[in-house]
Amino acid sequence: MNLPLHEKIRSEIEADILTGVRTPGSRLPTEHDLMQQYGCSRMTVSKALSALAGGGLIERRKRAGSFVARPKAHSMMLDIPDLEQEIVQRGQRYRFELSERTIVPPGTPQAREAGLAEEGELLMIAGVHLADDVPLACELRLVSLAAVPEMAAQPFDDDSPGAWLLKHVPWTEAETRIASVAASTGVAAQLKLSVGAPCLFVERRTWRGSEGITQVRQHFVGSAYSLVARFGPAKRAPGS
Amino acid sequence: MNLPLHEKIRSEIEADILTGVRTPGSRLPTEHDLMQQYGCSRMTVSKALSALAGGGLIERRKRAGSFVARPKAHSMMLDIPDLEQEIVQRGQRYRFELSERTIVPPGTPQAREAGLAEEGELLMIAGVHLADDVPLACELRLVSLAAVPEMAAQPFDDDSPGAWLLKHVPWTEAETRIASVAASTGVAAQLKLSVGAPCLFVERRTWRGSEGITQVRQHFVGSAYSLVARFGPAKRAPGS
DNA sequence: TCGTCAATTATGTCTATACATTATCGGCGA
DNA sequence: TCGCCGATAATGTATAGACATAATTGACGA
Repeated sequence: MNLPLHEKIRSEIEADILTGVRTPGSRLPTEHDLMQQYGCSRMTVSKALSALAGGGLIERRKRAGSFVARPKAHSMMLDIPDLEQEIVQRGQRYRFELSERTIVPPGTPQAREAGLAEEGELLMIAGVHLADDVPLACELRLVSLAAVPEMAAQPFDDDSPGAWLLKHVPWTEAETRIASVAASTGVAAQLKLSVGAPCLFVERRTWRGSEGITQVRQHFVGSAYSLVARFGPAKRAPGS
Repeated sequence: MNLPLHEKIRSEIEADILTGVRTPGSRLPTEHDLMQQYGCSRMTVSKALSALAGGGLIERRKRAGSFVARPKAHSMMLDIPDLEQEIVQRGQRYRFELSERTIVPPGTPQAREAGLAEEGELLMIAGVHLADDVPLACELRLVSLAAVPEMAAQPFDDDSPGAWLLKHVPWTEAETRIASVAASTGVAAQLKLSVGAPCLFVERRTWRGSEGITQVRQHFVGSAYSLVARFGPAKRAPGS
């Protein structure tokens, strides 16, 4: 491994922390010490320490020094894949079946609840995602036409509105709620399940700045779908 | 806002990307151009671009230049709350009720399935998390005693093993799978639900380096619990 | 026409230096 | 004893220059 020096310094200190050689709260050598230890300039050491600080492994305080961070309240990265991609990757055929497409006038309770634009019209789209013609998930989506006027012209007979939005509309904030619910009669009918069957329920809202773009509620067939979240060195095969 | 220059450059370019001024795949100005544009040295520009690359927003290629990255799958930050904290924060009383505590010898199918140490013994802990004495979730946990020998001495009559592990054992990698399942007879009994009721199922494994530490399977009462994932500067009050 | 190779160009790493910023420490005075 | 305050020691930011590295481009030759 021919790592650049700052990477080498970073990884050595990281290893010390992860293996417990350096314990949370303890102080690291100063940049000046490390610079002598590795025989390099302060900038190089600083780069290594900054990277560690960026990763949350250490905390740097002026005048005081650098300290191993205490284990934080942790969060993980949740991949939100495009359903079409995911299904195709499984070797199945993807299809989106549009079941409803309406314009919702502003001011209705439905529009208000979605937390989207108070003023403009909303486009409501309902449909089912099918893998080899078997329902995998159904969704009910509201899109602010004020934020995405082009949306009104899209047909979505076959293409999913989620994929289209992902490609064409940039967003800056999103929030996803994940729960487990029993299939209602409506959902059960769409997913060809029995009423009361467990469904993974995902509700997502996205914004650009403070402007709401879309809200979507999806019910996944519980037995056929799961989400995965990760923390740490991404996409590493277990055991390498 | 008195940001340092490299932060200012970073955030301006970031804004351009998020608002769609710079579209995925398009090329950014070269470091040399930006250096003239901002009237600073190349190191400063480079630092800003490196930060963006680290965040996955742009991709840098030697000789070719820097490009706005195409997002393959959106990832969001999933908060993994400590159940005790969460329940107390709701204004309820937290209790962990231990229902089983066994040493699992190495080599059993159970141990193998968990993907933990092949060699050492495992500690198996089962119990229920209660909020005001109402079951919220049940869990079945396996801990590698080779990785965490101190665990054997802990009682866990009242304290949850998850909270203890979080505080005392550092980890470097974790994977969480989230699904919706129907309550089995065993789970239903523990959670005081009817068989078949929807449960949010969470399975998490953690490692330190390549050494497996623990695996836990939790079933949450579907009607009482949900997870939230976020992207962006949010922390938005629902309805603001 | 097509493949090869070298020149070019943009990023990657590193140094030595300078000055800014800020929390801590220790001393001085009330 | 206590509080204020300046000296100090650490990190934070930035510069200008040097050389390394790698991929694209284009020119040259078969």
